[in-house]
Amino acid sequence: MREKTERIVREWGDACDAEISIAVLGGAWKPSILSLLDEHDVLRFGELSRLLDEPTARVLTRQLRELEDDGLLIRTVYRQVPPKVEYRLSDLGRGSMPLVDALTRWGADYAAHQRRELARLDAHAEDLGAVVAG
Amino acid sequence: MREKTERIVREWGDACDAEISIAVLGGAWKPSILSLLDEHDVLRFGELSRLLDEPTARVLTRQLRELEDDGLLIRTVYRQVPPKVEYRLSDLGRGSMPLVDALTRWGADYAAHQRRELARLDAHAEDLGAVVAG
DNA sequence: GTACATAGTGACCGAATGGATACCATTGCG
DNA sequence: CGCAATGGTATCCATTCGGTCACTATGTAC
Repeated sequence: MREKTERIVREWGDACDAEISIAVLGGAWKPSILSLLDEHDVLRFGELSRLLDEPTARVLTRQLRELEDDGLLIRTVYRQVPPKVEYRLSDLGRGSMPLVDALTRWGADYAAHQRRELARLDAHAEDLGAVVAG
Repeated sequence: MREKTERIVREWGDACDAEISIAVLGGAWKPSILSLLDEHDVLRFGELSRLLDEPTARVLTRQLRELEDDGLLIRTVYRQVPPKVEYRLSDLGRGSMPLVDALTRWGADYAAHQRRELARLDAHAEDLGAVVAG
């Protein structure tokens, strides 16, 4: 278990349960990684990297390690050359998918709502510009 | 709209919707603030501060401003002395409550699961200690 | 005139985080 | 021999974030 989560589990008795979820799921690429593994069952490091937008190996490695340390995915190393490493969801990881999907849906709805709002404000700004120009 | 969210809405066309949710809901105290406002309908700055674990005013102010800029809550200033400022959820904020509740439930389940796991490991470590001591 | 209550703001700090760049180990293949 | 393929690591950097401490504005009450 990575240090952060161990701290969470050992020290936070009760409060802020939502922030636990965010601490576990809230890293760069993490929701995408979980969704891809849910969809493809098992993926190698390079496959994951290509399916995401090619984050640097350093970053992808760190996210995968954290998800592994937090118990959401399982890493299998085949001792062969060239190396082969497979990633798949654990039960805990599969159990997080409804929440990941909920995050995705609300985020999409929120972005759509804000885009509409932004368009409205931009249109209004143009009106003002027209008035000023006229 | 605060800069971060404006960037999200203007630049991220499509990907990473889950990370949008996390960008909006993922600050310190934010889920708690939303839950409290959902429960109490309207709260003053000092009331919120006392219901939370008294974060410094600086921190609480920043979280509230971000939530306001992101459209989740409404801030009403009464021009009187001493000052009175009220916070309540917007429609967007109320719409986030199912997600906040889902985050809370999964986080609680996750923490419980990991606590059990930790206890199991600690017990095992004690067994090992006994063996070594014996 | 001075203390109090409320709702903040400004300057600053240390830790964590995403990311860029360079480098590495192994072994089969030509 | 030398190169490619895979799955990384080491080092460093800029930014962000939560948090601390000091400070403020102002009308009322004593």
